[in-house]
Amino acid sequence: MPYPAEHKLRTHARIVDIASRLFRRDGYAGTGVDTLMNAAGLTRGGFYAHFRDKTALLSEALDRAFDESYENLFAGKLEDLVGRDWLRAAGGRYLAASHRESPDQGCAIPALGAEVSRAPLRVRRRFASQVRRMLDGMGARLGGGAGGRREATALLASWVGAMLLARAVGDSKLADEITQSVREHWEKRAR
Amino acid sequence: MPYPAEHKLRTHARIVDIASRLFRRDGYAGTGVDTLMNAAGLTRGGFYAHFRDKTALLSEALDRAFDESYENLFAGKLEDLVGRDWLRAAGGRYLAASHRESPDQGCAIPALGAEVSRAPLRVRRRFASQVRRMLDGMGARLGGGAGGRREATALLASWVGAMLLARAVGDSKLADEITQSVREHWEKRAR
DNA sequence: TGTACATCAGTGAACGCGCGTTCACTGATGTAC
DNA sequence: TGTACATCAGTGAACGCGCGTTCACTGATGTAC
Repeated sequence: MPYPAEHKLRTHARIVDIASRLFRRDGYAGTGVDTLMNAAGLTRGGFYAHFRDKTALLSEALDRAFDESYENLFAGKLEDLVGRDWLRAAGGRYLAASHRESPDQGCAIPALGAEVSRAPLRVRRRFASQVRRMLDGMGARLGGGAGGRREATALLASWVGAMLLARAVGDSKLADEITQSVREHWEKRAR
Repeated sequence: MPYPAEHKLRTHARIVDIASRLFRRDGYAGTGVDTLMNAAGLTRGGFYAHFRDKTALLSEALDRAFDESYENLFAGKLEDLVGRDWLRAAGGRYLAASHRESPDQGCAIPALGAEVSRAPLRVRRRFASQVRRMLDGMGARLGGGAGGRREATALLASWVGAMLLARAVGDSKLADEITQSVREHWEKRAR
């Protein structure tokens, strides 16, 4: 057998990793297969040995981005926090100026949500299952049950909307006002 | 003078109107100048007698969409409502399934926010001033002052995020859960 | 240890197509006489 | 009322370019002997 099986897997993962970043930064439509493969140190033709088509890569790149978000909101220092403590810490990360300024390393939802809504059903379903996983995780930290889940949903929506707005306005003063208002809104909530 | 001045203005408005709908439905990158002009009953070449370039049309199409949103959230039956009454009525409209299913007639922020964040500064500035106008209007309905403004910002963020998520998941049950959770979240808030 | 070989990851030319933009022009219009 | 005219909104061919995808191929690899 030529090449260890691991070799192709590593190349595949490298393409997904690069795509995940470029899609978030420049949009799915804004990132060509050519650009993508060159950034991965390969040439355009090799793409189809790894993916059926460009939308298949979109699915994998989204998964990759959600894994990062999950890590960011639940792992490390946030591992053992719950309730208000977790909400404050996770919200601080999500609504940070650094997140606003680095969409390529950030949440896939504000960066790619609109393009996903216009993508094939297969992509949207996979996206939905990642959203469910995120809401499950957040709901558990917020006390679990229907109440926790509901609060998690409202929380995620306000984070996502704040980030989308903050990035679009292209005015860091207004952007700060937006993220700050959302932070304070949740800060005030009893729990 | 050939043609009354009004004639060109009407054509211009028709292009902006069509663009405003197609951009929201198919995305800015997903809508070609050719498609656009044909939809307006014209041919591609005429475009540049009306707009410097495609991004100039984006700015005007966004303005058009924001005018519709403004109308929808503040005029007609909502004209005289304030506080909780306005919040409930306006939220009901924004978070409606009909809004989710008709992005082409809906809010520009979830539909085009991510593309705006990658657009030239000129577009982002114009978008920002529309967001400010919207927040001013909402803040006034919510009691005015810094508190009203802050609440308006959190409210708009959660609406926008809910709509973005609901459209992207491609699963109407989950989409309903999302919009419903956000509605209930604000329903519970004292004011 | 050295050589012949089969595998297959990746190459790069080519495909048809649509993109945004330019420009010499056409032809419908209201006006002047 | 009828005709000649200037204006300019809109036409459509052409520009170079990048898109996603296909495919005959090349050449690096680990294996067999």
